[in-house]
Amino acid sequence: MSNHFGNKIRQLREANQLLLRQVAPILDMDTPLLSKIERGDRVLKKEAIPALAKILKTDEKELTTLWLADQMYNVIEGEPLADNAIRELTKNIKKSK
Amino acid sequence: MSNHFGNKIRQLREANQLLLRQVAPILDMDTPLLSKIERGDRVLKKEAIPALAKILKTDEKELTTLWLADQMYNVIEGEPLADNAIRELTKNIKKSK
DNA sequence: TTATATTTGTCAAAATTTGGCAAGTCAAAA
DNA sequence: TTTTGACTTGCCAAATTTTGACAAATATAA
Repeated sequence: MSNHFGNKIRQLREANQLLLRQVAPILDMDTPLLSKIERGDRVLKKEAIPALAKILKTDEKELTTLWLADQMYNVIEGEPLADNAIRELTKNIKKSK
Repeated sequence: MSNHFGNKIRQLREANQLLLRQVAPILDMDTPLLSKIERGDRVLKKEAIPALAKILKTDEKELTTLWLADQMYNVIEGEPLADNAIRELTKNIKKSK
């Protein structure tokens, strides 16, 4: 599991001196769930990113980027052809623009 | 929707002069399902790729690469931050090696 | 110990995915 | 114009996965 997103939001939460129990309710969830999200065994609902960015006083775009990268990583995790797949994806993305 | 995988296998199937109804049973599915897979509204089970590559006389690795790229594409489809996410992913992948 | 913070296990409910069937379209042959 | 064959679409129920909560466990510090 990758979890750059979870690591980042934990780091930010601590930097802001916030407790799980303070942040969780704002995201409409209980403390254990947020803990799992930070540790990477649950996925934060994408729609919750803006609210989270605000609480953590950070850039929503950065969090979204990390979130997306983690989701893509889940697809290729452990795949010998991961690199090829990323190259292929890059190729396709460029074409679609 | 991306569907490079589906396009590819359709192209290969036609090049091999095979009908949906000939290929589907080998993959243990019915004709409509394979049709949907080729058109990209269903996902082929990853485990079926080797058998499919064999039928279509093509490289399993290439099909797998396309399949993975499509799955990643699903994650970032329509995302303004798609490019950033890919860069982030690339960065992370490199680190993990 | 007690108190507070975080983590883990487990479960049921919700949501998504899956696969098949029946019926539909379409084009070419009869 | 009917029939045939290939493919497609819509829809459903079953299977699988994801989700969120709660209770209990662990950890850390006072």
